[in-house]
Amino acid sequence: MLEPNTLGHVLTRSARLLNARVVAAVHAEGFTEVRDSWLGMLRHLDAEGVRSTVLAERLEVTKQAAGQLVSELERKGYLERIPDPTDGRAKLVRITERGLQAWLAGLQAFRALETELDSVLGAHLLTTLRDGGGALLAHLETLENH
Amino acid sequence: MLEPNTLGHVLTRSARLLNARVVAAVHAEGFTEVRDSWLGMLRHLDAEGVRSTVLAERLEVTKQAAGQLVSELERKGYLERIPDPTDGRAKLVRITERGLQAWLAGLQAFRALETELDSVLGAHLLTTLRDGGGALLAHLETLENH
DNA sequence: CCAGTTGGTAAAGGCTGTTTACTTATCGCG
DNA sequence: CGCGATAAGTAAACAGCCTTTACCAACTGG
Repeated sequence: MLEPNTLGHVLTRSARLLNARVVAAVHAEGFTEVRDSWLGMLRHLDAEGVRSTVLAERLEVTKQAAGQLVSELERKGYLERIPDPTDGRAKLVRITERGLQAWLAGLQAFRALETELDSVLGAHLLTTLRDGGGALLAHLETLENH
Repeated sequence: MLEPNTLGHVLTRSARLLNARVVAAVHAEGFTEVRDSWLGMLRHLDAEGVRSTVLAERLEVTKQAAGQLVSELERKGYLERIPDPTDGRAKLVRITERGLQAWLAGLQAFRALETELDSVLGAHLLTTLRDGGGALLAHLETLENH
């Protein structure tokens, strides 16, 4: 009815398919437990380790939510928690070797998808979407902060 | 770490903010029960009524999920179910007057946001995003069907 | 030193969806 | 016509991911 919020729909749906495709590729590499939500988490890790509170901020969820996700990934062997030498309360979340392999598989799958899309849709389209989407996002975020 | 699937991130996040903004505006108009997920449902209604199975297909969820959402919207008075005269098993889902008002409020809010974004980011950007995203989506969907 | 802040965990529950398992009505066809 | 296959819908359980509320333990600044 009454042509609708198509922009939101298009964005939501293509993002979902994009992620689903990457995850499927990672599954095919043998990491069958990986789920969509992990991508968001792994994006924010680094080699030195990150506190889960920082992850929570970056993901914009509560620290409990971040902690739950980290615990699950830890159980599955993709992450590990080590004590933070500079603060007795804190722990640093680090990616394991297995986690790194899965991440690399996903990265590779994304690159491949990217090249394929570029060749089919034109090399400029993905760049345009990324940059345009970035600009849109930036403005929407300033709106959020009143 | 290792620059990541930023495209997926940008798309997901801007879509979320976009919808959140529309929903907030609808709340401000007095329809405080409206939630994000309703937008997806309302987009697929028409005046004659639609079967919930059809809604499920369009939303790409199970018929149970569609049925649950319809039931909730029915309880809140935004939708109604009437028997389908052409099939004794089926019911037609129709929007009520109240539902229509809420929808129009959302539509208006979206139009306003659109004009604002156009004036800030340039009139071409939203069009580019919608069209480019549409092209991307179309291709991703052909990939899904092997 | 101690009041306040910060890092983190625990438990319960909300929201949106899925899976599994039906019931009932319609349709195609021998 | 009758009957098996299919389609519309409901019901119940539970998964995934997040939140709120409530804590504890360690750090920090005055």
